[in-house]
Amino acid sequence: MAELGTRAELLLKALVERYISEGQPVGSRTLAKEAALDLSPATIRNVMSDLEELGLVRSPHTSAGRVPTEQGYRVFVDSLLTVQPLQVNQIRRFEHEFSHEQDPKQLMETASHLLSEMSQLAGLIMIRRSDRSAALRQVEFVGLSGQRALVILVTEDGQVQNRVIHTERLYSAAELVQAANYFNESYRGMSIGDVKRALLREMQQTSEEMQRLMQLALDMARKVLLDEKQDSDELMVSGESKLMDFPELGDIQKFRRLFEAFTTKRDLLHLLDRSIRADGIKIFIGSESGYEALEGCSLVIAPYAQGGNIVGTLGVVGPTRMPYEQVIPLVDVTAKLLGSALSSLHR
Amino acid sequence: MAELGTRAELLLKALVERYISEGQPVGSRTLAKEAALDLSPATIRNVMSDLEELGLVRSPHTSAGRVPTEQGYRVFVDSLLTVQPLQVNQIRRFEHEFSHEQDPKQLMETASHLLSEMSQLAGLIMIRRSDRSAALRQVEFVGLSGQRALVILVTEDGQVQNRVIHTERLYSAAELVQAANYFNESYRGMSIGDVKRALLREMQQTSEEMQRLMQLALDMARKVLLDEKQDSDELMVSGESKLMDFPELGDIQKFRRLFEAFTTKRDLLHLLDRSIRADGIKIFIGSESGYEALEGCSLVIAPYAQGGNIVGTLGVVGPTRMPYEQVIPLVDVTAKLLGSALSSLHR
DNA sequence: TTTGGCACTCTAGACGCGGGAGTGCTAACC
DNA sequence: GGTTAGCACTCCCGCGTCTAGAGTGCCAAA
Repeated sequence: MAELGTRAELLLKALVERYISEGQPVGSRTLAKEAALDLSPATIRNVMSDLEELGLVRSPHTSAGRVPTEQGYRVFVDSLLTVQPLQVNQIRRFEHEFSHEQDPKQLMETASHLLSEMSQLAGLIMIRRSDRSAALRQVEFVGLSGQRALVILVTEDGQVQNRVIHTERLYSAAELVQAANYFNESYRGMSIGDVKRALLREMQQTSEEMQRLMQLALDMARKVLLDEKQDSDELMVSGESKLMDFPELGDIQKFRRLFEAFTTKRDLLHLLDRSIRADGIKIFIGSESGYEALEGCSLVIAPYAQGGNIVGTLGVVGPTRMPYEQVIPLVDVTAKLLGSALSSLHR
Repeated sequence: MAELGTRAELLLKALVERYISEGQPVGSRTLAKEAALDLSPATIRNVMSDLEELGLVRSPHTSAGRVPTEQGYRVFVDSLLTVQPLQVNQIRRFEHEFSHEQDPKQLMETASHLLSEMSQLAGLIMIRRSDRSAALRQVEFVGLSGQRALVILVTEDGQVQNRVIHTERLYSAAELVQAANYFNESYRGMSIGDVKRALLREMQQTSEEMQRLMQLALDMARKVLLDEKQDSDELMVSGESKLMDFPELGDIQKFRRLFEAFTTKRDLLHLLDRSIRADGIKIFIGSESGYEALEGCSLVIAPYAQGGNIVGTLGVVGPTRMPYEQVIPLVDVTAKLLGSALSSLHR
C-alpha cells in the first residue's frame, strides 16, 4: 500500500472518529474544524480525493461527505487508533461479579453478559470442547427406568456433561457402580482427549479376554465420549437484541438473517475457532468475516486461557461503526480476568 | 353480549378468514363474493356497520375495508372456527422425531423446534421446576479442587441438575461417597418436593445427635435444593427469528422489545404458568396477555403431562393474524404426543 | 501547494394532484 | 321491513415537481 503521509493519516483518523461518533457522512468543512490542522475545506477535499482513490473512504453519493470503507476501518484499527483504558470502576465490576461464581459455566455466562452490558453490543463466548485438554475427574453410571442409563462425566474444573444412553440389557445398580469404579481407576486424571484415544485403541483389540464389567464400562463411556454432539464447541450469545438499536445494520430481513446466524451458531463458531490461534485480539471488519449474515458487522475477539491453556474465545459483535477504542480494551480485559477467574477455580 | 345472528356470524367468520389469509382490510364487495350468501355489497355494509358497533371489526380509515378487532378474533376462535386436523405425515414426523430421543430435555427441545417449524412461528416450551413432583433417583457428591464440591442430582426420568458449592472444609473422596450413600438410602424414591420439605424439617431440629456424615450430606443437598435458582421454571424458545417475517408486528423497536421478552423470559414464564391450570388450550389474543412487548401477538398454549401429572406447558407465539385453525390442533397434538413420549421414557 | 470562488449534483422533505377503493346515506324496490 | 342500486364523499397511496441544503469538483489566483 502506498504511503499515506502523516497529514492524510490524521485526517483519516479524525474522519473515522467523527463518523463513529455521529454516524453521518462527514464533509470537508466539519473535518477542517475537527482536525486542528488549520487547513481550508478545499485542501481537505483534495486529501479526501486521494483517500478515496486509495479505497479508504467513499461518498454515499455525489454531494454527501465521506464515509470510511472497510479498508479505511482496517487502517484505522491497525495503526491510527488510540485505545482508551477501562475505567477503574468497570474493572471493579468484573472482579466483583467474577468473585461470586464457583461454576465455570456460570462464570462464562457472566462474562458474556458483562461484555454485552459494557459495550452495549452483543457479547459472545465460546468454550472449546473439541479441545478436551481438561482432565477427567470422575464418571458415574446411573441406571434409569427401562434399558436406559445415565452417564455423567465430571472434569477436574467442575464441568459436568451427561447423556442418557440405551443399554443392551438391564444392569443392576451394583454392576453399574463396579463398572464406574473400574473406569475411574483406569482413567482418572487423564485428559479427556487421551481417554478418547485410549478408548478408540481398546476398541481395536479383540476384547475376548476382557471382563464383562470392563467391557460394559468402556461401551458406555464410548457412547458418550465418541458422540460428536458432545464434541462440538459451545457458544453463548448475550444481548443480541441490543443490535437492533443500530438502524445502519439494515432492514428487518437483514436482522432476521443475523439472528438466525446467532441461533444456528455454526458460522460464528467457525469464526471464533479461527481466532483461537491468534495470540492476541483479532478483529473482523465487515465482510472480512466471510459470512453474508454478518454484513455490516464487526467482531472483536480474544482467546482466553485457563492455567496457561487456551480454552476458548470471547468477544463482541456490533456494527462496523463501533467504538473500537473502547471495545478493544474491554474485550482484552474480559479475556484476561475471565482467564484468571477460571484458573483460580482450578487451583 | 348481544346475539349476533347466524348471518352476521357467517360474515364475521368469512371476514376473519379472509383477513388472516390476505392481510388486507376486506371490503364489502370481496366479502359478498367470498361468503356464498348471495347478498349485495350494500347489505354487507349494513351488517359490517353493526359488527363495528359491537366492537368486533373496525376500519383503519374511512375508505378502507374492515379488519377484525381483538374481540373479533376472540369471537372467531371461541365459536366460529373450524379446526383443520393435522395431516398424517405431520403426525408421522412427530412420532419419528420423538422416537429418537432418550433424554427428556432433548425431547422438549425437539418439541419446541417442531412447533416452530410446522407453524412457521416461534415455538415455546416451559418445564415446571417449581413443581418438583419428579422422584429422586440418585445424588452424587464429587470433590473438586479447593474446598469445592459438585452436587449432582438425578431424577427418575433421567434429568440431571448439578451445582458447584463451596464446602466448610476439605472432604476426602471416601467421606463424600459415604455421605451420598446415606442420603440416597434415606431419600431415594421420594419426590423432590418431599425431599425439600424433609430437609427443611431436619434443619429445625437440634442436630447434635446427628452423625457428622449425615450432617454433611444434608448440608450439601440443602445448598442445591433450597437454591431458588434451581427452582425457577425453565423456558425454551425456538425460531423466534421467524417472527421477523411479519411486518405487521411493527418496526425494529417493537421487535427489539419482543426479543427482549424472549430472553428475559420472566413475563413469558408467568404467562405460561397461568395457563397450566387451564385443562385445555388457552389462547391469548393481542393485549389479553397483558404485556406490552407482546402487543400485536397471540399465543396458543397447552399444558402437557407426564404419566398423568401436568409438568409444563408449550405453545407458539405469532402475530394476532395467525392461522388459528391450523395452529390450535398443532399445539394440541404436540402437547399430547410429547406427553406420551415423556411418559414412555418414565415407564 | 494551498486557497477562495463558483457551478454543479444529489438528497430529503414538502406540496399538490389524480386514481382507486370503499364507505355511508338515501330512495326505491320486493 | 329488509334489501338493493345509485351516488357523493372521504381517505390513502403513488407520482411528479419543486426547493433548500449540503457538499463536491474544478479552476484560477495567491
